[in-house]
Amino acid sequence: MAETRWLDEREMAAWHGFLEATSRVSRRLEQQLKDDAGLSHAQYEILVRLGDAPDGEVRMTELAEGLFTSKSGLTYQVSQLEKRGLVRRRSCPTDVRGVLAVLTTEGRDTLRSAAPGHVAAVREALIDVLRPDELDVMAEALGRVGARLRP
Amino acid sequence: MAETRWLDEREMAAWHGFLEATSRVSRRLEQQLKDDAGLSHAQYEILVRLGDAPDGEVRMTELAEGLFTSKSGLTYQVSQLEKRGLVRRRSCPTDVRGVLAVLTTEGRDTLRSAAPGHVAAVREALIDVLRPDELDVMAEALGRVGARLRP
DNA sequence: ACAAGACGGTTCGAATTTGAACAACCGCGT
DNA sequence: ACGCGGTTGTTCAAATTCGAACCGTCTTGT
Repeated sequence: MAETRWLDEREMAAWHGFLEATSRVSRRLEQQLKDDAGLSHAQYEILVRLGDAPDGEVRMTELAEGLFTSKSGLTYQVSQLEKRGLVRRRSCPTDVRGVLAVLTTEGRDTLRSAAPGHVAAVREALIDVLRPDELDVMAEALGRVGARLRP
Repeated sequence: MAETRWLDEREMAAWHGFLEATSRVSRRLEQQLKDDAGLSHAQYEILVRLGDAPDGEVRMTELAEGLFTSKSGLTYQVSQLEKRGLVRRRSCPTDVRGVLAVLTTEGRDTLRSAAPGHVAAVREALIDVLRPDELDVMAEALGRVGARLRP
């Protein structure tokens, strides 16, 4: 096996920066959403996807893919949201196996009221910290990184 | 309250890229370490910190800070590592309350054998996917992001 | 039409994470 | 010397996460 190519100083800085940034940003947003809207980030993202979809309904599997979470994790979170009345389950008309998660009126209201605070937090933690040129590099480069690891 | 400044397309791309990249990279490395070395990423990072420290020992609190994890989370992971004999606990000489986590010989061996594979995975998932100029931007920008959220 | 395999979603158990509560201890200021 | 706020690390319960196993259903090849 080939000699290990260790990380040089710049690479190490990027890697460590990535680790710290992801950890802190994630924790920060998690907390903001929990405090302001009583939602986990995962739950908020589910609501967003449903809110963007026609009729506010999306297949479970499709949701799981977009959310970078496991199927069972999604089942759990949707159940939580269902308990709170923010989401409803409906069986899929074209596939008996399928299940559609549907945004309820209350869910849409919750989303609407949570969104501004969340966007503000995202800006404060990440977006507004970056210069425009950095923003572009980030979108390009991280987009590539994520895409390469897609299943 | 001011009008919400929503994210424009570029900002959204950066934010989404960030979310997907962090999620996929994290999952990928978690899996690689678990498969190849039987360690979680958190555990691996603990070993690394201890390996870099003089005498291979570090105070619990200091470890927790560097690891972006909660105190209780660290207690748990160190206990796990202790069960496997990779780490030992030693009470701090200068502070009765304090506890030092100490890397055992076996821990050091495990770290040594896990490191090459992990570095390779980090390269494959992130570092080698970035051009040199992107790498620099990433280090700079994400470093700033992380630092701003430091307690 | 039919068998084989892929798919969709849930359930289960195990592992992990978090914050709050706790008990013991440090050290500064008086 | 003393008291009091701040630290240190652990424990606890609750929430979350994951993967593997599972069952019913779709779909593809023949």
